[in-house]
Amino acid sequence: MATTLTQIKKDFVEGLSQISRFWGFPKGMGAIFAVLYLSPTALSLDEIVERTGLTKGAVSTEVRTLARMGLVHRSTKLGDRKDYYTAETDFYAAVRSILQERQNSEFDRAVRSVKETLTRLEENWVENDEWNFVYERVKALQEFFDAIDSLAKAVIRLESLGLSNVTKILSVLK
Amino acid sequence: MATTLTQIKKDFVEGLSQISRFWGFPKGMGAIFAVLYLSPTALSLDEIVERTGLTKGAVSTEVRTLARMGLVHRSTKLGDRKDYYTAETDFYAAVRSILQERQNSEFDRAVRSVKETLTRLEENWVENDEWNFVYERVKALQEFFDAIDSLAKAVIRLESLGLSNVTKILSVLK
DNA sequence: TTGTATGTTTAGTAATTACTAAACGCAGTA
DNA sequence: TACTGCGTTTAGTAATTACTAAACATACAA
Repeated sequence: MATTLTQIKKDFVEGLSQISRFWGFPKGMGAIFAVLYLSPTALSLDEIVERTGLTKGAVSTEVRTLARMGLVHRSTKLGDRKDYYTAETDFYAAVRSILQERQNSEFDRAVRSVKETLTRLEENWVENDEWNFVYERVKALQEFFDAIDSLAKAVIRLESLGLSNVTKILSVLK
Repeated sequence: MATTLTQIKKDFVEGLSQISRFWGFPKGMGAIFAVLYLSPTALSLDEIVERTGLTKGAVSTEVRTLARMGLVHRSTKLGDRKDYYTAETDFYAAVRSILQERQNSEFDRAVRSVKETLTRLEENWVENDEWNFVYERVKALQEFFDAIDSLAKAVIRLESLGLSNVTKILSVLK
């Protein structure tokens, strides 16, 4: 049996679902993105429902978080009450957008908690080996997070994290 | 009530548990790493059990995956049948190690699936707009993954992804 | 106003994942 | 040989997360 384009597309959607899960996102999200990514036209919520097999509720919420991450875009057509969605095709832009998203919310909060440990340590200073040890370790971790943070911020600032920039990085790392 | 060092340490463990979850790892893993990270001496499995409140089984398996990731190291003392664990303190080394870990297993498999879609498309070539469209899109995604892949590989190759390298990257991105 | 086409929220279920408790295996010791 | 001290595995449970089905809200149309 010849492999049809429809079949190939279905497998691709399946593949992206896996990748999605790997990055810690629900697999439905990957499926939604894949369906949009392979569609030459913008799709309505119900069309996404139809093509993914998910329910309207699920698609509604997940497409929203995809939009927040900058991986899909919502648009409307005049004289049509439906919302339409398209996939972002500039992945470098998407990466920046995701980093930005993470920058706020959870990640920052977590990183701040380390920084806070550090200041609490300073406020409760005692002259003994254990204190010194703990302090040095926490400080080292905090500095590491700071480095990550600067990197992320630098990437976010780039107008275009294109292939050229990636090659630049690669050459520097040689 | 004065904040005791013990309390601060406890909160730190809590914080790393959160961070662990954020990166998609079980929170117990973060706790185990944190406990080891704050200990000046290597800890036995039972000591970890005691300090994290997890059970032996959980610690046994999670400490193993931590070791596979290069975030902790297992050692033994002569004339002592226990295993002892210490935290890796060179986080850049740990990043490399984690990347390497991911390189194999899941991630690579997922990325390969995109590449496979591409070759299947080529094998089932048809001259029409839909085919062309799908092909271009899949190809673009595959190229993006390749870029990520080269980056990861470059990082892995570095003998030391120290602060100096991070600053180098930052300067290039300016 | 009521009806219809849309997206959202909610309450509950299914599936997955993290963890526990306890059995097990194995190496060394008596 | 049996016993002890350790790590591992396993079978089951708790907690979390992804998802469904259906009620709901809103805007527009008749």
